[in-house]
Amino acid sequence: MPELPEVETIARGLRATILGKTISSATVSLKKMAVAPPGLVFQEAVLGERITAISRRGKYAVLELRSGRALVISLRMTGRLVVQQAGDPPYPYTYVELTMTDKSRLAFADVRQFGRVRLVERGEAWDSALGVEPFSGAFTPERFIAMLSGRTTPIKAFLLDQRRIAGVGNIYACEALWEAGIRPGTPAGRLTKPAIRRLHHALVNVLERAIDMRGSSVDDYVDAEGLKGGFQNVLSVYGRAGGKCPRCRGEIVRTVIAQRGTWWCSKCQK
DNA sequence: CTGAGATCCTGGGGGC
DNA sequence: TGCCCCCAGGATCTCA
Repeated sequence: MPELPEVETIARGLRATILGKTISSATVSLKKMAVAPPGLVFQEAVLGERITAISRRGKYAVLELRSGRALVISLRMTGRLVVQQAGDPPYPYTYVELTMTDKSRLAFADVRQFGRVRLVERGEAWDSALGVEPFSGAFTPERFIAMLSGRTTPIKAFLLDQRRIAGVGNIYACEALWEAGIRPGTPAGRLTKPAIRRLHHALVNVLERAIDMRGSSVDDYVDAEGLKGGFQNVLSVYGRAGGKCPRCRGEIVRTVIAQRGTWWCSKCQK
């Protein structure tokens, strides 16, 4: 599932390929996947728009448009954003496609149809419910300590809550907790300050390393060129139930927290 | 405000 | 081998 490192990799890829291009036509073959402001038809509203900037916020890719509007794209679990050149065959499961004036195409594909591309108005506070960016100066160890204070929810569930920290999903929550040596079910407010500092460091560190390796292709993820990432090859615990912990050789177990599969070392994560 | 549960989908894995 | 069943999972919404 695309999380922060995967979406960051996609955004960088899109920047290299479609930044500055102009949309000459748009096709929507599954209506619910393309959302426009009231009174606007998505396919019509984006015509003639130039893509002036490309960024990422949490797990969302953001294409800023000349008019001040923006396309905000959520890939959910199986969504893909792939750039194709003139003559390339249709990308499988493409439900929204933007063709540029140079005939290159941005395909938004999603087998499970959970992804969304949303056209938002200039200045619209579309991300007001999203929490702090892990790489921003606002995400300090002290801030993290304050955020966790008094919380009864399992630390794993807290990390997945996009209203608190934006961009962390199941893979990197599991990996960061392993790196910090913390049991995923621990109530957030019970963590010691040293443990929170370790987790803060582990989170930023694992996200950075994953970006360096162009993300994890555990399930369906591919980047803007349709290529897989490399971080799935160096995961310590995620998806490795029954395997041995790379740090202590303890057994890696799978439990369910907040309705999600959770992998951790039963020996060295306290 | 917080947390829990339902919902949306379909490919593919498991069971027989 | 082939067929059927059922589940994973992020964000959003509802409800307590």
